[in-house]
Amino acid sequence: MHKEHTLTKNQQIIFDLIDKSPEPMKAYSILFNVQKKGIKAPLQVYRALDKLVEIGKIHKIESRNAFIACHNSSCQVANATAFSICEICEKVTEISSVGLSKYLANFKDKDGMKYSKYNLEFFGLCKKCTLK
Amino acid sequence: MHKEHTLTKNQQIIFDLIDKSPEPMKAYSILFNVQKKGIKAPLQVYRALDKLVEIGKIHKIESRNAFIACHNSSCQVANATAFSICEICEKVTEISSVGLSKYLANFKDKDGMKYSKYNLEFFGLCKKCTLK
DNA sequence: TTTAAATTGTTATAATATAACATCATGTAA
DNA sequence: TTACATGATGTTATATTATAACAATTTAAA
Ligand SMILES: [Zn+2]
Ligand SMILES: [Zn+2]
Ligand SMILES: [Zn+2]
Ligand SMILES: [Zn+2]
Repeated sequence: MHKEHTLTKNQQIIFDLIDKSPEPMKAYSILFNVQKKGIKAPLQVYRALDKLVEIGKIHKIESRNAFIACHNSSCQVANATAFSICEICEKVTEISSVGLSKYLANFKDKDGMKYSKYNLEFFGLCKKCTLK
Repeated sequence: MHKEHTLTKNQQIIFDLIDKSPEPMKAYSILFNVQKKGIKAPLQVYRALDKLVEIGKIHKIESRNAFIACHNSSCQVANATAFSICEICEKVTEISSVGLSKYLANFKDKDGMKYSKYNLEFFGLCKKCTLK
């Protein structure tokens, strides 16, 4: 479960926008959409994004340079994330699988190294795009 | 195993550079390093990088916007990649684990969707940095 | 209340990546 | 061999993503 953080004004504006969006949002698209609320510069957006990622309210989809709200109580403060990405329509879904997160949290490499954090992105076709 | 491709001149120059590098290389650092060999523009670099990624000779480390040569015969043409990344020294290692790749290749989400491709990035401290 | 830490606002700039178009090389089919 | 398709190259310009630097303000502890 996420620790509760009181979001600041900018953070709240930007989180609300991302949270309402059905698809991941890019930083400059966010900027465009919040300019009427007084957020005028890229840095204001990036600072809010950094914080929101840090506290686990949103995640960055690295392969797309885009941000999505977290709807998964099991990804502890952004330390363990998994997504499926449709290569046609670009729909992104956060994967919530106890089996997967357990497997990855316990994964040790050859040297016995254990990792504190991971990000996994699966690519394929979503249901809708498979039928086409 | 990788299908053999005959690399073109630019592709070969850029692959050789990345292959020799002990750490992932960024596009503009590559550009700087190959300018004396006649590759002068970003596009020439990005085109070679795209092709090398496509045929599986190199991989992109998405969280770092950097490129590393593949030394793992089991990642079929860039479709299934896993890396460990040290958050202090930024050392990146390609993970070669039959167990992990089998697990991920067979992973199905809630909807029974199977994925054709994935990229996994683990973060933590490498051996050297753990001892410090 | 004082003081440190976090957040904000602002301008400028750095770093990463692609568009558009002309040319050249290579292989394949008529 | 010629004609054609395909892929690779060269080049200029531009789009997209992200951070540096610094001043001012707000917030929350000590
Ligand atoms: Zn999440
Ligand atoms: Zn789709
Ligand atoms: Zn590989
Ligand atoms: Zn390290």
